[in-house]
Amino acid sequence: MTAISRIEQICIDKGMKMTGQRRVIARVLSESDDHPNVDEVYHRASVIDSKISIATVYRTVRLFEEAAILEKHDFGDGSARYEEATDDHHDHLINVRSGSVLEFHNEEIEVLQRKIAASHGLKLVGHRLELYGVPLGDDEKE
Amino acid sequence: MTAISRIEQICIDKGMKMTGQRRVIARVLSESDDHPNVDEVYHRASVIDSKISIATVYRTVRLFEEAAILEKHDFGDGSARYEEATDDHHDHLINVRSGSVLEFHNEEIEVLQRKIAASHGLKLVGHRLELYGVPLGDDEKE
DNA sequence: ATATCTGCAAAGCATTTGCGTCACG
DNA sequence: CGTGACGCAAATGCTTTGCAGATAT
Repeated sequence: MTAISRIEQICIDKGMKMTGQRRVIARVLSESDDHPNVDEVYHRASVIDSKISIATVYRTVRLFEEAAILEKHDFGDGSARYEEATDDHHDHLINVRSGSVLEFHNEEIEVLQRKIAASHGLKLVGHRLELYGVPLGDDEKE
Repeated sequence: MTAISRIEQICIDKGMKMTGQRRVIARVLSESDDHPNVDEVYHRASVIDSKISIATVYRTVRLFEEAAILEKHDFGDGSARYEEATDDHHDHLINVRSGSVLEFHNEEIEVLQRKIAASHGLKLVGHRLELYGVPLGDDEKE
């Protein structure tokens, strides 16, 4: 019997029914520090439980997202990507050469965003900020 | 024979083969000042040419996007939305109550974005910034 | 016990594509 | 005329769902 993963503990605290599959998916996501899509979560979970179904991964990931345990992102590659939700908000900087994703937080931008929304009579309830870049000096090599 | 639409003129200048369908789609998009998805473009085009196929709309919209005539956006509603590309860059502020889309430009944010990318050794080649808001004072009414 | 979850396969959606026909240049 | 565009319907890729059996509490 393995230790309880971070996400499994959150599920328990929320009183969710914990099946073997949910435990496996919770573990996989707790141990991921990238932004896997459902297929990647499915493959990582399959290593632990080879009989798990991708439909269950879809259902569980949606469940976790609705419970604010995961955040869902769309980086424009056709599939949704997930990461564990944390209290420290951040945005994403995507290296389009390598596909790697860096996280950053800039309070100045956050403030400006709220200001812009307010100037149009709106209260900001969410935002999406993604930066796409290439390694410096890499674009002239082509 | 109707006048040549703004987008049709661009197509002609670029030496693209202008079919009746492309002319219709160019006209529809030139006259739109919102952010229609393919289905909406298809319906608007059908009014002018009822025999047009949605496959042609998909192909044409992609063609225009690749020719930098259109910009493609994803506002998270499951379908791609399009608008005529202009030289003045702007981002979007979406009213989640009404679904209406406001455009804005903030140079301060643009500068900060380049700075952030640079601080991670990347040159900014693109970005996506969308703000989602509700009318001020509207959220406590619920 | 029993409401909920899982696996499977089928269905849904937005989008793309193969193919025979048609039309712009 | 010939290359490329069109319409149709089938195919695709991601995601959801109906159903019958399995499972957590």
